Parts: sequence; C-alpha cells; structure tokens
Amino acid sequence: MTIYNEIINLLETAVKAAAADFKDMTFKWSSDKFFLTLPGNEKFGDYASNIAFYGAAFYEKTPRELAQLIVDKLPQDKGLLAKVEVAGNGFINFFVAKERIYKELGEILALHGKYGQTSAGVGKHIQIEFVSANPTGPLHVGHGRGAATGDTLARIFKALGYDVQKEYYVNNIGNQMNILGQSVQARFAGKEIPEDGYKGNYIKEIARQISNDKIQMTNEDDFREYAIKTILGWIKKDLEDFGVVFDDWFFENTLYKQGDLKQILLEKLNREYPAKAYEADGAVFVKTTDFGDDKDRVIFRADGRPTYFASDIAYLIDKFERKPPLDQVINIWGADHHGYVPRMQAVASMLGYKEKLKIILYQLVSLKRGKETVPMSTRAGEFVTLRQVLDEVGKDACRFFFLMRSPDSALDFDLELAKKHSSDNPVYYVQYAHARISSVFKEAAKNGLMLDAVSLKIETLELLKEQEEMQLIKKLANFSKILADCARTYDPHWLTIYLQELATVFHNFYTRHRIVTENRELSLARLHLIKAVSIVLKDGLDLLGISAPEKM
RNA sequence: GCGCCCUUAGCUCAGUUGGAUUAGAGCGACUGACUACGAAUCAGUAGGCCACAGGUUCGAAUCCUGUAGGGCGCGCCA
Repeated sequence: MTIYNEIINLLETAVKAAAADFKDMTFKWSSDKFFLTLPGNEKFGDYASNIAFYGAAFYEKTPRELAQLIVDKLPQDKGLLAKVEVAGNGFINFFVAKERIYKELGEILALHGKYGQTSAGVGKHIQIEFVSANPTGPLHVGHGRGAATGDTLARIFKALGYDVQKEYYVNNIGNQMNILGQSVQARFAGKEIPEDGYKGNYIKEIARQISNDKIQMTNEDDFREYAIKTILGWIKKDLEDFGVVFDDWFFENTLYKQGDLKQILLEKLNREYPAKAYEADGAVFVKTTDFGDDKDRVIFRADGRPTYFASDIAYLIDKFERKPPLDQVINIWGADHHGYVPRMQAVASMLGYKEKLKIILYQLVSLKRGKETVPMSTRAGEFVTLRQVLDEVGKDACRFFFLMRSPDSALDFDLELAKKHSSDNPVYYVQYAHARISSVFKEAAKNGLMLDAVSLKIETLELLKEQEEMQLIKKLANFSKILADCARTYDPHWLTIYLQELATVFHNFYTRHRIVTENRELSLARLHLIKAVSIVLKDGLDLLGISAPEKM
C-alpha cells in the first residue's frame, strides 16, 4: 500500500474513535473529506489533513481542539510516521518516518514498471469514445488534443486496474457523406464542386487515385464509399503515428441495420418514462426539457429522415446494452460541441444512465509560430492538419504539448517552441533527465558498479541521507497519488506537470551530489535511487505516450 | 439576446475536492556554477490591488451575485 493510503487509513480510524467519544453521533464525515495535501513547505510535514475543520462547528470545538482529539486517537505506527503535529488553526501534519521512505524506494525497485499501478478499478469497465471526427477530411490539430487526452486517460485508467475500451464513432451516413461523395465525383469528372461541397486538395487526391487505379465507379454511392474508406485510412494512419490505437470502430450505419430505428427509439424512450418521445408537426421530438435542456429536440424530421441526434441516442443505448455492462462511458468532445451536452445528458437521465455518462470538453487549440498566430479557418478550407504538425515537431513534443494544460484552458501551441531541441522545450527537459540517468549507468558500469538483487539491501538504501535524496524519494512516492488525481478529475495534465517537477528535483540532486565515487556502497545506493527515478520517468512518459530515450 | 469556458508576473501557464506569516513554474532580463557521472543542467536576483465590485466562511485566486473583456455555441445542419 502507498504511504498516502496508509496514512488515510490511520486517519479514518482516529476520526471514528474520536467521534465515538461524543454522545451526539449525528455528524457524518463524508468520505471525500478524507484526503491529504502535499504541503509545499517542509515545516508542515510531508502530508497534511484539514479534516478537523469540518466537524469543529458541530462538536462546538475549535478546529485545533478537534485536531488534537483526533491525533490522540491515531494508532501508533512508528514504522510509518516519525511525528504528527497539530499546527496552524487546526491542520494535522504528518512527518513520514525515514524507514518507511527507504522501504518505498525498495518497492519502486522491486515492482519496476508496475510501481504506481493500483487495483482501484479492478472489475470496473470503462469505455472512452474520442476523436470520432467525421471522415470528410483529414484530422486537424484540434482532433490531436482530443486524441492525446483520450488515449492518455485510457492508459491511466488501465494502470489503475480498470478494464478500458477505446472506441471511435464513425459517421458514415447522412447528408455530409453524400456531399463528400458528390464532391469527389465532381472532381473526378472535372466539373466544379458544388457550392456547399468539400473543396480541399485531398478531394482531388482521392479523385486522382480513382483514375490512376482505374477503379470502377458506377454511381454516386461508389464515390462516397470510396472516399470514406480512403479518408478513414488516413485518419487511422495519422492516429497510429500519433500513438493512438482504437480497440473498436463503430459505424453509424450499423444502428440502422437492426430494424426500424424510429420504432425502436420510440419504444425505448417511452418504456420507463412514458411520453419522453412524442410526435408534433409530423416530426418526432424528445422531451429533453424535462431534464434541463432549453428546448425539445427533433430526432425524426417531418419527412421521416433521422437527425444526427437520433443516431446519437441509438448509439448511447447500444453502449449501455453491451455485455459486460459498462460502469462508465466517457465522451471527449471539443468545446465547440458544448451546446450538445445538455441534450445528451438529458437523454442519459431519461434512460437511467445519468451517473454513468461523463462528457469531457477540451478547449480549442490555436497554433502559433513564435508570436505569430497561424490562421485556421475550416470554412476557407485552410486548416492545419495533425499530420503536418506531427511531421514538423514529432510525436513526443506534440503529445506533450497537448497534455501540458488542463482540458479546460485554451491551448496555445507554439510550433517553434515544440520544435526546439533545447531547454526551453519542456519535453526535452523531462526526456533529458531519463537519458542522463542512462548515461550515468554507462559510467558506473565502466567502474564495475552494477545493480542486482544482492546490492539492493535496506542498509545500502539507508546511506541516502542528503536532503536532496530524501526529497527525491518523497517525490517518487507521490506518483500513484498523481495517477489517482488524473483519474478523479479526468485530467491528465497533473501527470505532465508531475514529470517536470520530478525532473527538476532529479537535476537538482544530480548537480549537487556525485553518484559514481570511490565510496562503493554509497555509489550503489545512489545508483538505486536514480534507477528508481528512471523507472518512474519511464512509466510516466509511457502513460503520456511519449518515448523515454536512453540518449538524445 | 440566451448558454458554456476563460481572465493569475513582460509572455505562456500551474495553483484539483475552499486552507496555513513569502500566490508558484517555464520563457524572456540580469548574476553566478563544468581540469571526474551529458551545462539539452543547476543555484540566485528582479517582476503580481490573482480583470473589477460586492457577498458567503474561522479562512476565498478557488464558492455565490453583478460588471467589464476574450473564446465558443445556440437549426426538423453535421
């Protein structure tokens, strides 16, 4: 178990014991109040809790008094805590015992690539649907942010024991697809592309392919299907080169193969909550206003054709009827789709899936070259593709930049900075720490210093007494809390920040203390320490989908 | 007009479930540090009425209300 969880367990025991001393037990400590913060200031200990602030008013105590009562009930665990203090207005500060810190280092080395993983999600099934761009053109940079976010969240959830399935939803029918087919057909025939058609160069490319390969086209449908297939191929390739591989590709048209979708939806929407779908003016509406939407939404037009929303509802139902049942369905959308959130949630609510559907929005990406903004306009057809950025800055920098910021904040992606192979560039900063460690091991090997099970003794690790060494181990020990934070907030950027901080603590240690020295035992201890650093760096970078080079 | 997101140092941003006399990084500016493991590094200095005004709280950059500014979205389009 992690140091963090061990302390939480002690704390919960103590709080319950303290509460039992009061006659009135009506105050309930909610479980989300049991968390520890990592104080920036050393004098506040390694972990701190503000739990005493919550019950204080109820028990008519000051937070300080209550904190003391809780601390008095803390089970003694000398191997875990060296000191516990009540401080400030009522904080409880925990100072972790050195022995426990060495033990943690031993665990990192023993668990290797499995360190930081937990069983928090064992037995739970999560599905993440992301990117899902229409196959009407190549992916652009914005899709890249969604791809990086979804893929990394999937990797993190997997590390926490969840069963994760990544899915891409393909809109392969409907008006836009017809327009795509018509656009390609027009190009092929050397005619003008229709007014509302797709005019990008890639349309020409597809038309050229058709004539070069002498593919037989009998009607518009053939052009459409060929275009979709070709573009999907590009998308798949772009994603692969970006490190993203989907488990499943779900095609919209399959929703219409199970029968009359109108009848199916009417039946399902009206089964448990009667009259959630109704007909008016010849069209079919869903009563999303019952669940917070601004207006009811049409799912079948007066002429009988389904809207996009009809497919989306059918798709949502499909997901929730799968076996084994999904515990959570995550959708990752660009913020430009946020207007769609209320109606989706309304439908989830009326079908009883409200708690299980999580929609994550990420803000838009603007590309820069230094100070210059790179113009992007979908309307004018001049958008920068993911492929272009990938070719220019590489996968590692690209993913890192997308994952550096919280999805909530708009992202300025500076191509010039991402391309720089220098310290300005945070990707290289983290990777450099990893490469540097590899190179120290080469140096150590020259001096006959090798790490093995024999050299990994607790007495050896106990030689690590310097402040920078202790800081480094403590930083490493927070890895799994960081992963849990990413999962709880559905936000991978905590990990990106953490890796930069870990690299900083390592570089600082490195410049202050020599690793390979005459002192053989100390050298071995420090080699174990930096081995642990490289393990966590590698694991963290893996989760971000970024390489951890041995040299660069 | 309505809704969602945002506004923190010259620039790009952290500050997650409210917390602890000094609100943190990086870049840029200025000072220093390699005759032993990679200076793609490290240490330090300067730089901020946390957009503005109220409110809730023992405590607010964080929550609520309003104002200003920016982005996005509001179709029987996708």
